[in-house]
Amino acid sequence: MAPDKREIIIASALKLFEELGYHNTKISHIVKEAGIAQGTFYLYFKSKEDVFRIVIEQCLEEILVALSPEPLAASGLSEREQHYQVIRASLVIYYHNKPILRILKRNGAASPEIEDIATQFYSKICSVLMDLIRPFIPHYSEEELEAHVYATIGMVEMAAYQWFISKGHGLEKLDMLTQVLMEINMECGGPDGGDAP
Amino acid sequence: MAPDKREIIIASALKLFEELGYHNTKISHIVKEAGIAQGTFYLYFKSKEDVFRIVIEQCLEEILVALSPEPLAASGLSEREQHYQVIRASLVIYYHNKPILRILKRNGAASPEIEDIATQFYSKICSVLMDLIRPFIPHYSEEELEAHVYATIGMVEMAAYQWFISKGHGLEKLDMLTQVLMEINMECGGPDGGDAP
Amino acid sequence: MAPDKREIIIASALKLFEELGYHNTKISHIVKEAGIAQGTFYLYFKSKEDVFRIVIEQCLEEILVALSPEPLAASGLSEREQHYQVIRASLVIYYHNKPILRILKRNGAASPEIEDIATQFYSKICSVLMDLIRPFIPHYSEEELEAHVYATIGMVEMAAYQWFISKGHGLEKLDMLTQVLMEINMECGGPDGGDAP
Amino acid sequence: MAPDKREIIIASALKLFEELGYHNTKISHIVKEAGIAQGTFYLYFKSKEDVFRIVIEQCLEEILVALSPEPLAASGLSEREQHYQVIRASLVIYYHNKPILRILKRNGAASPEIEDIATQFYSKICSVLMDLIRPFIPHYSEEELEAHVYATIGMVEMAAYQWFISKGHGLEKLDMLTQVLMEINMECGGPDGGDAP
DNA sequence: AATGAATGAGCGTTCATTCAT
DNA sequence: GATGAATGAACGCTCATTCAT
Repeated sequence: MAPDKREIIIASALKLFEELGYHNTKISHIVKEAGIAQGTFYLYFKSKEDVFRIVIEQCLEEILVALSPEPLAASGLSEREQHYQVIRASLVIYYHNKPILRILKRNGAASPEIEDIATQFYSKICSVLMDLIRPFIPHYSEEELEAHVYATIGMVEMAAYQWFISKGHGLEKLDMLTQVLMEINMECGGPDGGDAP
Repeated sequence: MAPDKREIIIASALKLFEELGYHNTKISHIVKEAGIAQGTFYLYFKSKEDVFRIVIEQCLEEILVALSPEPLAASGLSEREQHYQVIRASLVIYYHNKPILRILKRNGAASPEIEDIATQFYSKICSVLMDLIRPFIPHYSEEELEAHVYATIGMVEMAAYQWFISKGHGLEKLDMLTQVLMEINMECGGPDGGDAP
Repeated sequence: MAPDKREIIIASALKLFEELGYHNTKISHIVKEAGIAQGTFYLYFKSKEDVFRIVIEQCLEEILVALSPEPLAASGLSEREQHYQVIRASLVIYYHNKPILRILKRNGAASPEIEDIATQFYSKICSVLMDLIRPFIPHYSEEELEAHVYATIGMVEMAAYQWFISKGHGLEKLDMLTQVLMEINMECGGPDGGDAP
Repeated sequence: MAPDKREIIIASALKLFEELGYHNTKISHIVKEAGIAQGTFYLYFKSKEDVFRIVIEQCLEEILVALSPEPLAASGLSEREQHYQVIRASLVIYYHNKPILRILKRNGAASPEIEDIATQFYSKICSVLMDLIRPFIPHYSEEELEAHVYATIGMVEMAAYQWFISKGHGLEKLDMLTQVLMEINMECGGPDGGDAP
């Protein structure tokens, strides 16, 4: 069964936004890639920004779905093992959603509306992760917890970008990469509650 | 001595790229901000992309300069304290270079050339940090070390963006933030060599 | 019997042309108003201009019909009373054909073809009125008579537009309005054959 | 001395709006007529509607200026002679502003903004004429006076359009035409206060 | 060096019209 | 007859870049 035109356009747009960025992707490129006429695009989307928003939202939704129902807390694993699983799973998610990684890099905030979408996405993902992690570090204030989560997201995101995209690796050494991320900051002596000097 | 016109243009462009992003910043905005005529711009830069590249390079250079001569390795501090200092210093650097943080977020890769610059920048900064960190984790392969460093950069960058820009904080709680970053992954038991399950 | 589709389209088009003008009325509006599919329109009309022409012609035809069989000449009324009746009847006709007034105002000459239709209409209406009025002013040349008639049409049309459309009045003060139109130029001394100075 | 570019554009636009109407006049026509590049147009005008508004306003202003300082009331002429002069002068004004007559016919209300301009124009011109005519017919209510004035405007406008544009006449028979307009309604017996039957 | 008016290629978008079903 | 998805030419407008002064 042929995918419907709307899906074809979304796929074409995704590919081009990823490859060229929002501003360098012209409607003429998208319709050529999709094999349709210029006007046909506007039967399915209000504007260029409209497809972009929809493409982004769809990608982010996939990430949220992949991340959300993580039944780790009830899995009987040790805290450390749970943490390991969260990071590993996140890397796999980014691997399977490489386009969104590229798009986030290529289009920081192509337009104010787009910036809102990204902000909301991070906000949601942060909230999910805060709930997941809170039990592990009950002594953190909400503010500290949020900072912690954002920093973790940044860590995983950058590592995934570097590993899967810049270096072009696959999932072969996934456990090694996860292990490295687990050991961030740990090489220097472990949780001795080291105070700021 | 009055700053010469070239510097004025760079400053104007930096301000506007930060505020509006590359594609929303028009030459007409830059020259108005700089108080010069439209044509004058082209006496100093060969194109819009040219000035963007130069602005980016200048910002990244400042970060490299601020980061490079960190004589931490020879400071007699404990490993942990050195690590703390590196992270803290990096946060301060980002605080003082908020524009570059914003620009990196707003203009992922405005054009292929720009993407190269960012790649090269991360490459350099990574190399500097690898040298700094290598002694602490001599058992890491170069590949692992590189992944480690990129992940750390991602962590600090995201934390800085969230803290200084999204939340608009200043340096008041810098030590708290540094402490949070230090404890990433540590809350769950420390370096017990935990293998992947 | 339900009106056939052609009539429905004409009615929809009339309504929209009146409301929005020719250029702001899109085929998509007309078919939505008519409750038919886009393609169906072209089974009944060969183009947008075609339907406009037909709408206009139909309106003008109604006016001609309403005006033509005015059996005033044979009614035994005084000349003055006949004149009064002609003007009054014309105002009533315009009142009942407000759409055409609006369309004439909104679409002076949407296209060259349309302009011809309007010209022909005025030509016909002029000819009808010339026959009606000629007996009253037998000393007029044909050229003078034509000028007289056109001027009268302009007078009635503008008064009707102003009164019924801009001001939104109904027929309540119809006699007052007719009276005012009757007295145009009369306030200053009547038919003394006043020569040009 | 060459007229400046803005004036050239206005002249070109006036000519084309008159000839083709607002919607059929494309920016590409205007710039070709003016002998400038497409982009140059936008140095002088914000948009197509902007030039149209300015062209219209300029024409209407000329008419108002020509009409306003009519020092008839103080001229020592008889009422009838004054009336004659007002009509004659109006015809001459329309003769010298034929373009506006054509544009008014061709672009009833090309857009809502344009409609406002026309409405305001008629409102102003009406007000000027009401002041001029009020002394002649002191027994009229303001409402009657306004209707009277609008009807007169319609009469003169239509006559001018027919005579100068459709028929292409010049001013040769101006006095004859004025005379005809003066006698509208008069042929039938004069101001005998004839009531509606 | 400095200007700023002028350029024109190229964009996103619209919409009257067509045609396979 | 009826449909409505598809078309693509054409539009108004933008803006990086040029060049005569």
